[in-house]
Amino acid sequence: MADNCNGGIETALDILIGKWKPVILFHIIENDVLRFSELQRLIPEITKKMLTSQLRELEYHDIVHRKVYPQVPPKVEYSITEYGKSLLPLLSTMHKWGLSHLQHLHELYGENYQYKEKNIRQ
Amino acid sequence: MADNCNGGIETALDILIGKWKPVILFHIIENDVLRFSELQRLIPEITKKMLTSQLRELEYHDIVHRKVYPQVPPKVEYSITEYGKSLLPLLSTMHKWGLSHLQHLHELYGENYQYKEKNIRQ
DNA sequence: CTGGATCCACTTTGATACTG
DNA sequence: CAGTATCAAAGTGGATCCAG
Repeated sequence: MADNCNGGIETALDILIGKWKPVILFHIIENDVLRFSELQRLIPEITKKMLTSQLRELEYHDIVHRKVYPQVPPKVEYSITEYGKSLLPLLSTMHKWGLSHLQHLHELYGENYQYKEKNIRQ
Repeated sequence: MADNCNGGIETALDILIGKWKPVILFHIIENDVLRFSELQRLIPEITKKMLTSQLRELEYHDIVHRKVYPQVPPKVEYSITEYGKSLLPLLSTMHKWGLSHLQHLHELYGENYQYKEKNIRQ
């Protein structure tokens, strides 16, 4: 019972973890539907490999829909599934909390807080 | 502007990412205050190293408070900070969504969905 | 155009032993 | 008791090339 309590959180994390998932989701949400190449253009730093794998995971979780047009050259469109929209409030909550937390970190540490510092000495 | 939109989510993720952070938080929340050794007992699989580093990160983000009793043998107590409590609604939302998502995955894939499978073939 | 496959660098986690 | 230090293993992301 106590253990299950975490399962929930980790399941949710699972979907957002991965260097590019939030960014990808953000763009798809913004544009309703995007082609593979359009996502590449919007996120220039991402490699095809990562874009593919992250999209596959989102698709597996039924968050993103992948529509393939059987034509040459290939055309594939990605969009948020109906079910995937149930994730939006959570994303929004995380987004708001995250931004206010950035503010909090700024108040605590000033300009030079270690955004990604793992080895913190006291 | 569009980029900032992600900053928020990634900041929030940052705090929960790490193999043990959700479990640790869960136990501290449940018990109000826990000693280092008590956390070890509650999460037997975790190593001291990981427990230490994850607690340090949570402390750096002002989510967890570390109270040291200057005595021998040492005694250290961990608890959620006042500010850290602002994270609880988010945790709760994630927890609920995550559990219902597990249900959804079960409906989609039956007993044998690949909880952590990264390489999905269609 | 939309990927898949391979190889490599970097990061995160784990095992174990030691310390104030 | 509450950690550190060190080394090894595993996981993750990136570069590059290939394919239908």
